[in-house]
Formats: sequence, C-alpha cells, structure tokens
Amino acid sequence: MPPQYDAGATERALYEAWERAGVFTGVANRSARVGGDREPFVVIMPPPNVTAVLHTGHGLNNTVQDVIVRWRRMAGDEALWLPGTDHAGIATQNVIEKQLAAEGKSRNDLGRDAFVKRTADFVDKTGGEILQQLRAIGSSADWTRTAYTLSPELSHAVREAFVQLYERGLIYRGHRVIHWCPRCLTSLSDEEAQHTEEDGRLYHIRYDIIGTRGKSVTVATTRPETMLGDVALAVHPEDERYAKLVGKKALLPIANIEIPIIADEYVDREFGTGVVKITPAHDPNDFEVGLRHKLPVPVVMTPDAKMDNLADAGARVPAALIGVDRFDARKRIVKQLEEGDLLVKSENHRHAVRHCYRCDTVVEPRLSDQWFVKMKDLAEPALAGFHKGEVRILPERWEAVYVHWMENIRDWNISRQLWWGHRIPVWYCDKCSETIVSREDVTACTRCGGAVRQDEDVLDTWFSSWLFPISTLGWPDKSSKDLAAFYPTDDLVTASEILFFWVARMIMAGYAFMDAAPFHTVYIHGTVRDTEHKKMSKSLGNGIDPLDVVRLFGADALRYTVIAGLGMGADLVLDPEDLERSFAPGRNFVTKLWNIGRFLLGNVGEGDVKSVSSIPTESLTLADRWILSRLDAAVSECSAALGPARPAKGKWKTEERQLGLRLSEYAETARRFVWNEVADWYVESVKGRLQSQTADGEVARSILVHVFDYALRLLHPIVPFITEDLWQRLPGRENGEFLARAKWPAEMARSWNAEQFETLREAVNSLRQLRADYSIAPGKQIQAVLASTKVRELFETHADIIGRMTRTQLVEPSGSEESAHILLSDGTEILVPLDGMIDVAKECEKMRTEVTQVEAQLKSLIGRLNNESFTSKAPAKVVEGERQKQQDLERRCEQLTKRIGELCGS
RNA sequence: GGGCGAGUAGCUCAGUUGGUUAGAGCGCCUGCCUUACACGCAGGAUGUCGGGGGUUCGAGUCCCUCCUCGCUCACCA
Repeated sequence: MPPQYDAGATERALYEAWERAGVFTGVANRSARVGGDREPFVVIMPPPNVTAVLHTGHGLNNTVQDVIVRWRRMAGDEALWLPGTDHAGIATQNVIEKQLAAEGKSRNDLGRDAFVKRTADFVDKTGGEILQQLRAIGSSADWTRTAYTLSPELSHAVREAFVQLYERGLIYRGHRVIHWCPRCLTSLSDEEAQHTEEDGRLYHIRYDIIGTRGKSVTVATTRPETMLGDVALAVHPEDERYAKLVGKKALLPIANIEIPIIADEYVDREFGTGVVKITPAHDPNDFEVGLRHKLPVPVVMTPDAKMDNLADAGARVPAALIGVDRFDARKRIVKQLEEGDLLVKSENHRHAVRHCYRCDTVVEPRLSDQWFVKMKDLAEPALAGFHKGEVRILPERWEAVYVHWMENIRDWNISRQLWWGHRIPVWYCDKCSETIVSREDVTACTRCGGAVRQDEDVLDTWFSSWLFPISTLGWPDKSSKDLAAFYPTDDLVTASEILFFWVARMIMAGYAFMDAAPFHTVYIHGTVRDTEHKKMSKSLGNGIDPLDVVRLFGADALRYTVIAGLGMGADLVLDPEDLERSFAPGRNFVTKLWNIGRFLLGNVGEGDVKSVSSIPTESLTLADRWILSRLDAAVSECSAALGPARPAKGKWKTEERQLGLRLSEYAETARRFVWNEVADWYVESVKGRLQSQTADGEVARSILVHVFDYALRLLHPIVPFITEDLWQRLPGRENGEFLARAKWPAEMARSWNAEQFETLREAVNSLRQLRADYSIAPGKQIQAVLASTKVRELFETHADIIGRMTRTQLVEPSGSEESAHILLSDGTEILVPLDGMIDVAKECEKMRTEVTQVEAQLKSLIGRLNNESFTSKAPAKVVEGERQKQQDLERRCEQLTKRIGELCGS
C-alpha cells in the first residue's frame, strides 16, 4: 500500500465504479409502497440554476443530502436522491441578453422565437455543468432521473397545475400595483422584492391650497419624483388639523394641476405631517385609496423607470424631465422645488427599500395586469398538516417563521415579463374578448372561433420548482410507478433563504395536488461564511471553490470538514485565505484513516479472518471485549444522532420532533471511535498479539478487521471514497461488493464485561503523566511496583500493553525508599521507584496539594449531604451518587495521607 | 416597528428533561522522526458560561431585565 493516499485517482475510479454498478439508482419496484421489500427513502435535490457553477453553499447543501442518503441506503432503504436543475428565467435570460448586448443587439432584434432558441441552445451546450461538478464531491444522486424544469415532462406538469388551479378558482388575473424591476423589466413576487434598510431622505413639500390666500399644506415623501403622478392629497378623516381642508383642492407643484384633498383612514396622523400624497399608479396603498375614491391613475414612468407621460398622464411630466431616470429626476425635482421655495425641509430618514433579489436594483411599484395565485386556500392544508405533525422543520426555530408566513400569506404574482420560461397557458380572443385557459395549445376562440393570441408572459420559475417533488416523479400521470413508489418523499435539505420561495410552496403544492405533504422533514442548514462572518460570494471575492478543495485535499476532506463543523442550524466559518487550515480537520482525519488502514492491512495478511460471532467470549481478551463494547456504543450513538429516519405512522410525535440529523455529533462520535479508541488504544494493545501465529493472534486479527470494517461503515456516509477504498482491501471481500451498499451496523447487544480495561487505561495515562512530570526521557525504561494485590492479575496479564504504551516494567517491591506514587480511582496504588530522580519535597508538595483539594471537595460534599433539604428533595439516585463520591474521596484522602506519612515523615 | 434566535477556552461550536471538578476540533506551550501516521504521538495551559437580579437544597441550563450581534416579517408615505 502506498504511504500516501491518492485522493484524486481513487475518487475518480470509485465514483465511476459506483455509477456503473447502479449503486445510486432507485428502483421503484423495490419500494414497499408498490409491493417491494424496502422502505423508500427519497430526497429531492434543490435544483440549482441550469447555468450555475458549484460554490461552497452547493457543496455544503449537497454533502448534507449525500450523507443522509448514503446512510439510509446502507440502512436498507430503497434510497433515491433525485437531482435536477431549474431554468432560472430571469438569470438565464440575463446571461443571453448580456451576450447579445456585447454583439450590439437586443432580444427584440432577434425576436421571441429566435431568442428562446438561442437560449435553449446555450443551455444545451453549457448548462448543467454543476451536475457534473456535484459528482466530484461524491454525490450519490440518481442521475438516470435527472430533471429539468423546462423538459417536456415537467412543462406538462406546470401547465396542468396552472389549469387545475384556474379551474378551482385559485388563479386569477389582477390589475394592480406590483413590484417591478426596471432592469430585468419584469414583475416580481413579494418574496423576490426584498427589503433592505437604507438611509434616505424625507422631503417636506408645500402644496398651495386653491382658493385661499397663501394657505398651504406640507406633505412628506421619500420619493418626490412620483409626485408627478399625484391625483390627490389625503388626510385622516378624524384629523382636526386638516378637517377644513377636505373637499378643497391643492396645486400640485411642477405639474401645475389641481388635485382634490380627500379623507381616508389609511392615513397615519402621526407620521410626517399627517398629509399624504396619493399616487395610485406608483404605490400599492395609494392604488387602493384611488380605487376607494374613484381617482384617475396616471402613469408617469416608463418600464425602465424613466419619467414620461404614459397612460392617463396628460402632460404632467414637463418636457425637461421626459426620459430622465427616476433618481436623476428626484434630484432635479428637489432642486426645482427649492428654487420655487416649495421645499419646506428635508431630513435624514432610514427606511426599508425593496430591491430585486436577482440584480439588486431598487424595485419600482408599477401598475399592471398580472396572473396571481390565490394563496389562502392553499395555505390552509399546509398549515393544518404542519400542526398535525406531518411536517417538521429543523432547527425548530424556523417553524415559527414558517407558521407566521403561512398565516399572513399574500397572493402570489406568477407572471413574468420574460421570454425564457413556461409561457402562460392563456389565450385571449380579440373578437369576443374571451379568455381561454387550456391544457392544449389553442388556435381559435372556443366561443366564437375568432383569432386568439397567447398571453405574452411566462410563469415565475418557482411556479415550476414548487412542483418538483411531484413533477419529477411523474405527476400529473397518477399511474406513474415512481409517484406511487416514492411520493411522499422524506427529507428536504436547504438553506433558509428559500424557505418561502420554495419549501413552503412545495408543501402547499403537495397538499393541493397529491393531498399529502411532499416530505416530513425540512432540514435547514447554515450559511458558509468567511472569517469576518461575511457570506461567501463571487462578487465579494471571498468564496472558496469546492473543486479547488477537492483538487488539494480530496472530496472526503471537504466533506468531513463541512459535516464535522456543522452544528444544527449553525453557520460554517471557513477562511478563503487559508484552505490548508480551514480543511485541516478533514485532511488530517483522512490521512489518519489511511494510516490506520495501512498498518492494519500490513499486519492481518490476506487470508480470511473469523467472524466475531464465531469466536466464543472466552477466547476474547479484555482489550477485545473493550473495543467491541466501544463499537457497540459508537454504533448506538451514531444511529441515535442520525435517526429516526421517518416518523412512525406518518406523523411526528412531539417528543421526537427534534430528534436526529445531528450530523456533527454523528461525525464526532465516529471519529472518536476510530481515532481515539481503535487507533490510540486497541491497535496499540494488539500489536504484540499480531506477531504471533497462535489462535490468540488469529482472534486479534479477526477483531481488528471487524472493528475497522464497522468503523468504515459508520464513516462511509461522510467520507465515502477513502472508506470504500480501504474496505475493498479488507480480507474476505468479494468482487463487486461495495461498502456503499453494505449494511449499516447494528449493536451486537452482547454483554462484554470489559470495565476492567478502564483501570488499565487509567494506569497507562497516569504513568505517562508521571513520566512527563519528571521529564523522563521518552526512551528510558522505568519500573513500577504494584502496591495493591487485588488488580495484580489484571496488570500482570497486560504487562505487555503497559510496557509498550509507557515503557514501564512491572517489578516486585525492592525496598526502594524514593518512589513516585500513583493512586487510581479504584484505590489501586502504584509506586514508581525513581532513585536519584525523585524530588521528595516536590512529590510531597504535590500530594499535599491534592489532599487539600480533596478535602475541600469533601467539605462541600458533606455539607450537601448533611443538608436535610438536599437529601429530602433531590432524587435518590443523585443523593446515592454523592454518597458514593464521598466514600471514594475519603479513601483517596486516607491513602494520600498515609503515603505522605511514609515519604515525607509527617 | 413586530416576531424569533444567539452571546460558553484565542477561533468555530457541543452541552439532551436544572444535579454540583463545563467538553470537542482548530490554534497555543513542552517533549518526542517510539518500524501505520510529524496531516503524527505523548503531556500541558486557557473559561467570573454577555452584565445584573430572581426562583431553587442546587442554575451554563428556568424566570425577569439590560447590553451586543444575527435572522425574519412589515403598506407609516
């Protein structure tokens, strides 16, 4: 075996072998739901953009999913991890438009069909690269089922969903003010228009009152440019300050037109001056006010947010401002107001401004016609199902966020003014104005036979991805085998950013179209950040390319580091400037595993070893029994950290709602077992026996192979490559056998009776500590005298272990006066003769210090035990434990005092 | 502004229903190339568990309050 592990070559070869053997492929017929003999376990991969490239966030997200899926695959489930991409309407269209711009062209120059074709070609050629990259980090996804939102199958599902919801009265066309991105030139949903706190200014503007002499009101606004679209001023109906003004008219500055002063409850008397300008076409609330008061709706901005006189605007926008960008116009209008002495004052004002989540442009509220999904009816079952325990979210605190969103849900704008996406399946008849919503393309009006034209818009990308758990399994074909075998799925793993965009909507879609939640567990992991806790991003240049990490240290090192560092819901901090240090945990661990394997394989030989069950307990040494008991503990702790995999009877009980998926705990337990127990203790203890050709040597080989085999199984989901490589090399492996589908360990549930090994460990630790205390050269042999008789046999039997690990020889008492003293917790005393080396005064000082400490502890212990309220109120178990502790400490105190008497003469 | 969460070793985080000497990894210090491993081995140091108050026999853990960060929602222009 080479002294260095070659991650690159090994990983490539193993991944290919797994894929070739179909290890990752989910087989519907094996699912118990369609008569098979395995529980299905399904994870739907959050589809990355088809144009995306892998970043650390993807690396983390997919590693988590892979760990879970590999675990369940080994545990005997029919595991299916279903991958895919989405077409990312806005993002992908942006990419192509940028290309066109570089060629001096616009999408309109190409025309819709040519543009869509060009985009599709681009996606065909370069898209899905990320799926290739996911393989490099070991993702065991079922690539035979790779899905794409714009594929014919998923497009079919999208259209079916739209039509069904329309037929159920849950989709409608609305005329209202929506969020508009002037850069992407499309409307956005509420979720896509995200609030950011910004320092703005609040401008107080004077509007003269018509028909009075010099009377005026002051209006406060943050967006003076919209005043050109004002149609009224509003005050609160009960605001006495302005009661007399209601019904009068004010002069709108700059536009120089008269607008009414109205009363409406919407106005907040406390804010600003208590007078609000009403701009129905450029503010959603003003639009509502406008409807109530039957006001006109002048539009004064173009789609790309330049001032202009559009619908109903007359000549409100003066010639000088036409074509001027909104922010530029703001400055100019403020200046003009100042010059006209109409700006009373302006003050700093911190407020939340919505930005486009794709390009960060300030969103412009804009009046338009859009298709909406009525969400309340969809949210109800999603909320009810959650409360019944059909869905849980980890970590728990996100559950409140989910509930709050569901309870305050608002209708979902699903139209996008783009060309790249699923075209809305609605046709309008020009002749009779009929609106036709159809599963099939429509060529003539179904009512009058007239010519029809399809709605120009496409659907929000999320309108296709919210169907992912059902559409990827074959919906709406209810006879689909995959749907029957694999729906509902199990875990959904994601970051919190898309809880509403995607997760909540998938749950609604699951209930709406399948009458069941799409998954029972939502696992929300943290964000990858740099050392300054900034989120890693391409634009900040603080990202880490996971493929760089794979090249440098291997995929396993990446995976281990990520999983070991991932507390429930906690962020992962990595230093992009120091990959060596950031990934040290994984790299060190992988190397350690390799070296354990190297030692083991070099010492156990090629021949088969006996199975543990075939070895009678009498043939096992104490060390054997100890490591087997530790294995049992590791198995049970790992399984407990990971599971339960699914709720019993489909509903989470309160007490199990928060159990499982504690990945870092699982990783730490497995690491501790193989490193601190197998390598540090068992391997050391077994070295002597491995040399011998006896039956006991055979037993040692068997146990060593067994515990390493099982350690590799426990670790495989986290570090699949190196564990598979080592496992393949173990004696007795057959061709075509894969650790990736080996059985997940179960406890042996035998009584190992190995507690005495702890005494040996304590003795070894104490001797090592003593050597360090006395600065005894590492190579120097020392001697130890056993002062107690009750453990004599134990120590004599294990003299080789003690000798190897501490360079100490057990000897008979020689009458040496000057000895260092070791006192084990069970009362065993060991003397280490150190003639000439021992510093009696120092030794005495050490023991006296300990006596003082023990006495202090005893004092508080006794105080507690004499406290009637403690003994009567504390649980009997606790009190008993304290009594035991008191006895132990008293004995220790006695022994130390006696020893002090012998050595120190007082 | 509403809601939620976090503040534990230099750093990143564990700490299960309150049980009394608070843990891990990385980093740090000392000594070791001990024939699997220096990406290692052995030993070691480091915490008024954010501040204050309270409940309790007992508080990192429960309650109140303050401070500091973070997340999330939101139509006060």
